[in-house]
Amino acid sequence: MSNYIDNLNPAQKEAVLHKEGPMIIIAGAGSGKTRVLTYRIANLMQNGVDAFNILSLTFTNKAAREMKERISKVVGAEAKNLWMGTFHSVFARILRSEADHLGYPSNFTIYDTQDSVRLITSIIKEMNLDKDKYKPKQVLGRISQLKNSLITVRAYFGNSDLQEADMMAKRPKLGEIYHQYVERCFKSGAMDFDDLLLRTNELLTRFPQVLAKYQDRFRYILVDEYQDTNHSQYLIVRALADRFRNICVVGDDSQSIYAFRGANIQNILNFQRDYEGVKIYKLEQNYRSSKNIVEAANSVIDKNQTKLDKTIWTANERGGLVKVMRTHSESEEGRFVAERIFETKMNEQLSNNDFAVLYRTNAQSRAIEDALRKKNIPYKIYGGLSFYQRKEIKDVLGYLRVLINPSDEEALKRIINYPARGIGQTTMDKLTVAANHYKRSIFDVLQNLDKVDIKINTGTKTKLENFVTMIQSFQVEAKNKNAFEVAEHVIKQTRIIKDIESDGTPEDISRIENIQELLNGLKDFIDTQEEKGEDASLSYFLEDVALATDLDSDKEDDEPKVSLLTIHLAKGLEFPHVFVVGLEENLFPSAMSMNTRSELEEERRLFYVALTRAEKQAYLTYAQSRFRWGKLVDAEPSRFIEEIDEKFLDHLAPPVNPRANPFLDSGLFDDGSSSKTVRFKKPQTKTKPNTVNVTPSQRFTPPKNLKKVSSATSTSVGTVQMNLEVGNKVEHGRFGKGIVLNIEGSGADKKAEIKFPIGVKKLLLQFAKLKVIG
DNA sequence: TGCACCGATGTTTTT
DNA sequence: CATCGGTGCA
Repeated sequence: MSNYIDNLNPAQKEAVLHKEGPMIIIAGAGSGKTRVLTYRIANLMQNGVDAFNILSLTFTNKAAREMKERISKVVGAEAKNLWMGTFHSVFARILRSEADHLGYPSNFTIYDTQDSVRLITSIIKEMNLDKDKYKPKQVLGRISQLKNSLITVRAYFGNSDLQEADMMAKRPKLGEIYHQYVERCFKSGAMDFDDLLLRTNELLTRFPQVLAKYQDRFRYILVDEYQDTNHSQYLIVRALADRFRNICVVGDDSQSIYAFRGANIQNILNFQRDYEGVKIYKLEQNYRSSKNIVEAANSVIDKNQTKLDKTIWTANERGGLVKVMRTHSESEEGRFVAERIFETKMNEQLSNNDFAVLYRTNAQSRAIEDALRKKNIPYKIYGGLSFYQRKEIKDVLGYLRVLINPSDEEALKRIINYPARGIGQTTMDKLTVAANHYKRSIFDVLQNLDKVDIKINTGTKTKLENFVTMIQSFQVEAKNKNAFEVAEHVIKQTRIIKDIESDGTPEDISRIENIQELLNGLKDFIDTQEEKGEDASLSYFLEDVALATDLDSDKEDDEPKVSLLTIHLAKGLEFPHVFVVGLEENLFPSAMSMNTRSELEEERRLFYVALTRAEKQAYLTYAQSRFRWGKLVDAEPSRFIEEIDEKFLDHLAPPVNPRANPFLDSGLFDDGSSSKTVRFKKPQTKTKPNTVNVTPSQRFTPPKNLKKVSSATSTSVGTVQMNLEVGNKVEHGRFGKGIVLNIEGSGADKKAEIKFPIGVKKLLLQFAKLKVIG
C-alpha cells in the first residue's frame, strides 16, 4: 500500500520516513522536495496522524492546493482536513476566529499595499509633513520592516537606537506616523499584510490559552521555502512547534530571494542551532535539468560566500549548452525569443507551455509581449498589475468591503464619490477631521450626522444620507442573498457599469469585461466552496482576493501558452525551455542591489533560481541598449554571464540586421567571442553621457486594455453574441468550449446558461467574451 | 464640486 | 513612458 516509497531515492526516503522531532530538509533545486513533502504528509496520515493535527505552510495557495490533491490521491478524502496554505491565509483564518481577543471585528478587512500607501499618504498630509522627505512608499517599507521584526509602536518609542536611525534619515516623525497608521488601521477594522503575522504573534504571546489550543492542534508542522521566512513568521512557527517539536522545515539557502521583504536567510542557516537534536536531510540529486544546466548553475552559485554545504548533481543527460544571445535592442531581443520559440516548437513538436520567459522586472514584459503577439504566439503574463488591483475591480470590491465592514476607511474613501455623487474633497476632509476627533470611523460619523458638530450644508448632507441608506440597503440584501447575487445587485444599483460605458472608449469595454470576470470568479468561488462544504460568504471571498497570488489564479483549462513572469514568481516552477532575458548590468543585477555583498549575493541566487527553472534548454539574452524611462540607454552584459564557467556556454552569433539603427551598430560584426573579452565595468555611476535619444520608431504599441489581459489570442467582443440561440456552440476565453442550454432576460440583462467542460455557467451576454463556433 | 490639463515622479523583486 | 496628484477654470 505504500509502494510510493519505493520510488524515492535513499535521501528522500529517509526524509519521508523521519518520525518525531525537529528536522530540516535542505532541498536543492529540482530535487523533488514537493514529492518528499507530499509523501511525508501522506505517510504521517497512514501512520495514524489525524489530518486535523497537521499544519503545512506553503509559499503560494496554488502550491497548497496541488499538494492537497496529490496527498488525497494517496490517502483519499481525508486530505481535505489538512491545514494547508500560505502563512498569510492560514493565520488570517485563525485571526478571524480569535479576533475578539485582539479587539478586532471578525470581519476585519485586509489592506493591500495600495490601501496601506493611500492611508499613509493621507496621514502624512494630515500631519502637514513634507511629502518629499516622507515618501509614502518608503515610510510603509520602514513600518513593514518594524512590524516584521515585531517592533510595536510602543517598542519603537522605547528604543532610542531606532528613533535615532530615523532622525538620521531625516524622518523624525516616523514613530508618530507609525502610531497613527496602526491606530487608523485598527479603527478601520483593517489589517495589512504584516499585521496578519504580527497580530498572530500578539495573539499567541498575550493569550497562553490560545497558544495552547493551537499548539495542541498543530502537532505536526511543515514549512516549505523556509529560507524565505521572516522573523515574524519564524516566531510563529517556533511558538506553535514548541510543545510537540514535530517541526519539519524545507528549503534551499541558495534560493533565498526575498530578503527585500524581510526574509531572513539566517532562519535556515541557524535552524540547527534553534532546535536541539535536529536531524538534517539533504536532497542533492536534481531530477529536473540537464547536466549542463545543473553544472552551469553550480558554477555561478559557487561565487557566493554565504551558503550551506551541499553539492547538487544530476544523472540526467548532458543536454545542450546554455545559449547566450546578444541583441542590439530590447525589441530585437523579443524578436529573438519569439523566433526561437516558434522554431523550436515546430522542430521538436512542442507546445507553447513548454516555454517560459523570465525577467528581473515586470516592465520588461512589454517588449517580449510585442514580439510574441506579432508572431501570434499565445502567452500569459503573471504579475504586474494583478487583476484585483485594477481600478474598476477595486471599485467594485470597495463597495463589497464597505458593506461587510463599514469601518473600512480606504474602501469607503474610494467609493463614497464613485460614481460621482457630489461628495468632494472638502466634505471628506471635514468628515475625516470629525472621525479622528471622536475616535470613531467615518461611517460612524456618517450615521450620526445630526449628533456631530460638523459644518456641512444641507445639500451635501442629503447626499451623504442617501449614500448611507444605500450601503445599509446593501447590507440588508447581503443577509438574504449569496455573495454573487449581492455583488450583482451592488453593481446594478451603483450604476458603475453605466458610468464606465458613458465614456465609450474601447478600453471601457475591457473594463466592463473585467467586472463581468469578477462576477464569474465570484460565482466560481461559491461553487467550489460549496462543493468542498466550506464557507462561501462574501467576506471569505474578499479574504481570498486580498491574499491571492498571481499564480493562484492560473487557469488550467486555457489553451497552452508561453509563460511570461518575473524570476521571483518563477520560483518553484519548471519549464523545458527557459529564456532569461535582460541579462545586463544595472538591470540584472539590479542597480539598486549592487551596493553590498549580501545584496549582490541575493541577486546571484536569483540568477541561480532563473537558470535552474530550465529542464532541457536555457537561453540567456541581453541587449546592448534598452529603453528605460522612455530613453534609450546603453547596456553592458551582466556579470552573471561571465560568472558561468565558459565550457557550459554557447555564444550565438548576433543576427545581421540591415534595418538596425546605425547609431547602434558599433560592434555588430564582432567575431562572436567578444562577449568573452568584454570588460565589465564596476556599478555604473549614473552614466548618462552615452545616452542616445532615439524615437521608438518601429515600436508597436498595443491597445492599452490588452496590456495585462492574459491572452494574445483573446477573442474580440462582437455583437454577434447577442443573437445567441439555444444549442449554439460557443467558445469562452476562460471556460473553453461550451453549448448554450438556455437564454433568459433581454437587452442588457440577457443571460445565457452555457455548459462548459468545467460546469454550467450563467453569463451576461453583454460582457461575456464569447465566440460562436457552431 | 468637477473636469481638463500639466508637470513631477518613478521600476527592482511580493504576501 | 505612464501614472498620479495638483492647479486652475467652469
